[in-house]
Amino acid sequence: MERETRVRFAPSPTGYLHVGGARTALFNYLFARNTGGKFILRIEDTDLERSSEEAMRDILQGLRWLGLEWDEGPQVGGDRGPYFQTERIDLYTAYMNQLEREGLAYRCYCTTEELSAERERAAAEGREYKYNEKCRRLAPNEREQRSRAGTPSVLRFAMTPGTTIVDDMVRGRVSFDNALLDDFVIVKSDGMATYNFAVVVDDALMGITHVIRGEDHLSNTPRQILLYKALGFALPRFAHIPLIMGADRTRLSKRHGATAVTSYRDQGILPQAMINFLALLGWGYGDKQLFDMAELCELFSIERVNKNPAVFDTDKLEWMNGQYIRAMNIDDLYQVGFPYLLQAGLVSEEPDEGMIMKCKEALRLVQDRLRYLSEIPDLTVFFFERPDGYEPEAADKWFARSETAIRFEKMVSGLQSMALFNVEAVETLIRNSASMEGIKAGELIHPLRLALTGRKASPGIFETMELIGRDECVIRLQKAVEFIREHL
RNA sequence: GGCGCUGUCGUCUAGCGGUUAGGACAUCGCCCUUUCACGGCGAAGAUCGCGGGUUCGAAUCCCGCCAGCGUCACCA
Repeated sequence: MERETRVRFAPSPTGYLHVGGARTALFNYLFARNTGGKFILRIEDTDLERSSEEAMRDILQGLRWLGLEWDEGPQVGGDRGPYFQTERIDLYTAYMNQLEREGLAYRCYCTTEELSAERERAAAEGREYKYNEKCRRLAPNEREQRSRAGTPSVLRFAMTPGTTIVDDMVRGRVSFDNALLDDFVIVKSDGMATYNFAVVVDDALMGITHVIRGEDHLSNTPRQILLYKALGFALPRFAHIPLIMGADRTRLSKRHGATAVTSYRDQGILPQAMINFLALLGWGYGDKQLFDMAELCELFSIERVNKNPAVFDTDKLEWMNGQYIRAMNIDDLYQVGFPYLLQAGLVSEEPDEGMIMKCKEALRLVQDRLRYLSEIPDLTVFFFERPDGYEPEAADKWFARSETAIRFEKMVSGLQSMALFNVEAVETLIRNSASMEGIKAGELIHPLRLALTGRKASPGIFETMELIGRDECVIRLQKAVEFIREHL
């Protein structure tokens, strides 16, 4: 029996959850579910300067919204914690002492000023900068003296010659010459472990079997492998997934538009659409495009992850979101759509039964037209409010003749004398009046739509009229008559 | 610049020595239709980054080049 797979998503809470991070989290999650393993969330909050509580909340919320529930981590616990790096300092200390004791790492007393001066010199001479290993060659008594004097220091890893191979699940075997890696810092002068050191200790202690992360970490991997070996830890498998880029093929950033998961949520992207879209950025399964979470969990595999970076193109996301919106039943659509109606002030916080029915009916009528939930208010206002004007180009076209006003007046009396006011009856009335006038139905319908909705486009006019209601239709027609006469 | 990764329609991709290089989004056209959408049908769009090989045959294998990206911190 194979050991249970354990993967992790390890964000640093220095900003909101962005789509790239969400995609990394998703791949980890899918791998865990596919292999019956565990998905762990660990917070890399060692950068006290930039970490914030707010960013943490955004990340956790974002993951939850996407349905990427973690098995171990903040808020859920687990027996391989703590899950915040700032609470794991004692662990790092123990291992850094071990490395120093074994001579695999050494204290370096060089100051930041010395180092940056050295760096500048290297740059000026067009030379490759690499730490000069000055402190590695410190005489024992000198070392002893500085240590006793309490001179500030960092701990550096003592690089050994050779070649380090990263056997990557998506990229294959990638080799690095250790000579190009220098004696990197593993403990900062404030005693905190650096990223490369902390990540190794944490992944090893948490029993992480597969490290699935962005390709930007590939060049860090040889250092980490060397650390695993120095610490006597078993190596996990690595899988470096391609980066997500903007339309200009540079790494996706804010200037490419929205990158925050929450901003897509707020625009009314459904989490299942976001998941589906993200999954297809770097992974695919034949010609199939639409996958729900259960299918993704079942079908996902690292072998099908491709190597080339993908451009984040929201056209497909929008289409997908439309697909998911159309697949919803009305009650669910109401659940997710209500907040948008509320925010637009079209409904009150606690609508009565009748209003709920009206909302649902309105949603039913616009369901096929939606790509974002945030489009709901604009597409449905006129069901809730009398239009406060008419689209000018449409008005020029349909409200330019006096016959229209006369026809509207006839329509008003027609509506008032109807026994039953419903879709069928309204349609019959309108088609009959059109043929009695000797015009095509469309010639009546277009002005009618404009009068009732203020728009040149709307859901089917008969359904629209039924939902607006007879009395309100009459009022709006009368208003239109006034408008036409005033503007002739 | 060093090191590393990547390179098939505008975009996401299928392809793993023999295909008219397939699909999806987007685009365009037609149909449906009272409008806008949805839906259906169809079109256009890739000399597979470029150049050499290997082979009867290469997008697929090999080499070189070019381009893009990533990374080179006491940041993660």
